[in-house]
Amino acid sequence: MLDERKAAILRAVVEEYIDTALPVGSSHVVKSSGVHVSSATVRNDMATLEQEGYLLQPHTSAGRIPTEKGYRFFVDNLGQPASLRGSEAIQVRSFFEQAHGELEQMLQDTSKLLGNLTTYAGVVVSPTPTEATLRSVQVVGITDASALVVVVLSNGAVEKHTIELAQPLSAKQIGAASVHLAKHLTGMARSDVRPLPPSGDSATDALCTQALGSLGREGGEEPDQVFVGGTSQVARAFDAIETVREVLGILEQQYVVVTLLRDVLDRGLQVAIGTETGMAPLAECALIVAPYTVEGESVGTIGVLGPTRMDYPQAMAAVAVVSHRLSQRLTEG
Amino acid sequence: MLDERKAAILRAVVEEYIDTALPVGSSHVVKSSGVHVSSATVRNDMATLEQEGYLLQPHTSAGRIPTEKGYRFFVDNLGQPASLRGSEAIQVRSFFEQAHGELEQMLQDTSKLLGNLTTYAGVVVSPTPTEATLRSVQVVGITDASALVVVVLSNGAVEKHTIELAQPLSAKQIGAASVHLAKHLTGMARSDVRPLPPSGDSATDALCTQALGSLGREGGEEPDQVFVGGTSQVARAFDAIETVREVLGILEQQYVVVTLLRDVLDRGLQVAIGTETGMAPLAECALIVAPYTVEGESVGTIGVLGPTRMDYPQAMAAVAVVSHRLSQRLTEG
DNA sequence: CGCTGGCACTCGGTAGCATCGACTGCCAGG
DNA sequence: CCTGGCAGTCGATGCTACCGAGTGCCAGCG
Repeated sequence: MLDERKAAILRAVVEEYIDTALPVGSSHVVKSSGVHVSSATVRNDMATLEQEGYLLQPHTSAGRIPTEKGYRFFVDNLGQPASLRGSEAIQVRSFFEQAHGELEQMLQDTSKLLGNLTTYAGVVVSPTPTEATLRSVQVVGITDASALVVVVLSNGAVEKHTIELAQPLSAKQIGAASVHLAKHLTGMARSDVRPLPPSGDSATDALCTQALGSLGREGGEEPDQVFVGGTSQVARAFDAIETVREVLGILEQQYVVVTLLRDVLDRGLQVAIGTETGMAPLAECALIVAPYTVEGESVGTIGVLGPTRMDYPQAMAAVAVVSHRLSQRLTEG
Repeated sequence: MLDERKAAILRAVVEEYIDTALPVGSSHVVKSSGVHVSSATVRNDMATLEQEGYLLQPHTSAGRIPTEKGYRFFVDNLGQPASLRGSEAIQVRSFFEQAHGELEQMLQDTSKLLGNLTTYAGVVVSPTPTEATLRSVQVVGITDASALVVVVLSNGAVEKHTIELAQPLSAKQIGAASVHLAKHLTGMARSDVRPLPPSGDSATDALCTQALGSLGREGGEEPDQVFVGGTSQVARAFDAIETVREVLGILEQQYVVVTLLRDVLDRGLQVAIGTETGMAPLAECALIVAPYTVEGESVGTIGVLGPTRMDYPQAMAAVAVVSHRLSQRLTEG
């Protein structure tokens, strides 16, 4: 553990480095840290901090910059929780007041909101389909060879699944299947869905089986959607263009992003710094995550991806507020 | 108009510059253009080409680079239509063979495909709701205070609209409205929708009116969705980080992108180069667009956004092929 | 008349070099 | 244990000289 003065020095270095992206020298620390000792003393402490792995020198005769361990200590012990600046709080409030319509559109916009609030990239992973009950099941013929199974869930989500018809069916036959399905499925949870009792008509039964199949299959396998907002911020946050490319490359891979966020959350982290993300190309990035909930149950994740020298307190505040508001919004419908 | 040799020189400059991003000198042209004259002659011609606005010199004693006008001439008169490289053709084919499921997911993936094929950013604007007829209309209660109008169109699209209920309604009442709506609307085009004849029950009628309202309103006002793929390519394509930021910033604004593509297409252009895009921040970009169709009718747009020094023939081929395949895929369902 | 070889000239980019200054580490003394 | 002082390091900055790719122009040739 660090004694008080070293902690104060570390904090000063981290804060100043976050601010300026320039290595921080002992004299700057004296000016800004509130520790009233000479720069020589600070130098000694900084040397110790370096030995212990909290700081490093890009080269002799330069100031110090924080290491991952340094950021980690800062986040865990030194970052005084920030709250949003007024204008940002307003931005959040008005966003959720006028948020409307399609869930997906809203999540997309939420990712942009996160991007705007933090000047880093905002990420939103769509809710995993909750164990909602089926409110309505319907089959609608589209062409001779295809039909659509439309399912409405109690949480307001609408699913559609295309199924191929082996042979053309009359409107009446499709209607019969639709009714049959609705009768037996309405009100059930998806996981409780069982094969239907025979209806007496073989074409109807075949169609019902197909519909059930699509329901069970897609419900499980459908990948979570990911929305990324503020990609241009990434270009702003890093100045090495190579890094920008890599980070953007990662953000394009939906599956990777989902895994990443989930993984971090599963490890019980709120913040993953550099290699803690588990992804080599993100060595210079930090990730802040938070789950959001519907009726108290965690259903999805939001996050912010920025440089390791991101403004942690501010970004953490933004993520916390947005996840909270989003949960509220989704819960109350 | 340019005489044959000047055209050949211009082509050589454009092609080489696209390849290397370096100003092209007269001796390079001699080596690569196939015109068998001395470099001095080429120099004279290049001076002329510069006077006429096809080329420019970044500074005295440097080679020439194409101007917008130069690119334009190249695209209109010199670019021999390319076809995709074998591996790319395969990529496209296998993509559309295994394309499945949700329209939106597919369009998203299509934008990525375009990005991969061209190494620039791929853009897809979702189909404007075609004048499909209504296949099914259904009202499903979600909570006491809200219900969902689910509409299936003949093209397989599913729309949902949330409506707020003034007061709780029984399942029976909602069912009645649902049936009433279905009876009168099924088979109609959206634009033909008229107020319904009274059903005899005032609650039912109120609900129907609301449902109709949501249908008409959202159908018109819903903004087109935009999918952008390959943003990391943007970071690859430009080396000025400032440009990267600007371009990414533009690509984030869905509305701007839709307008941009539509605008270019409306002007009858296939390619918009630099200021032809009409957007100042895209001065260093070129945009290739193509509509895609469903049953012969143009319903949406795809495009590729890259640097002005993009490989036009190749990118145009990619856009053409993808738009063609996409149209096919959407038409056959 | 158009093309060419030759030539003087331009100017961005690179390498070498001295300087500057922001740092550090260390030490001797309070 | 802290501090002022001091020598030393090393990137950044600015200067100069030089190189070379590339130009424009011109006189001469077919």
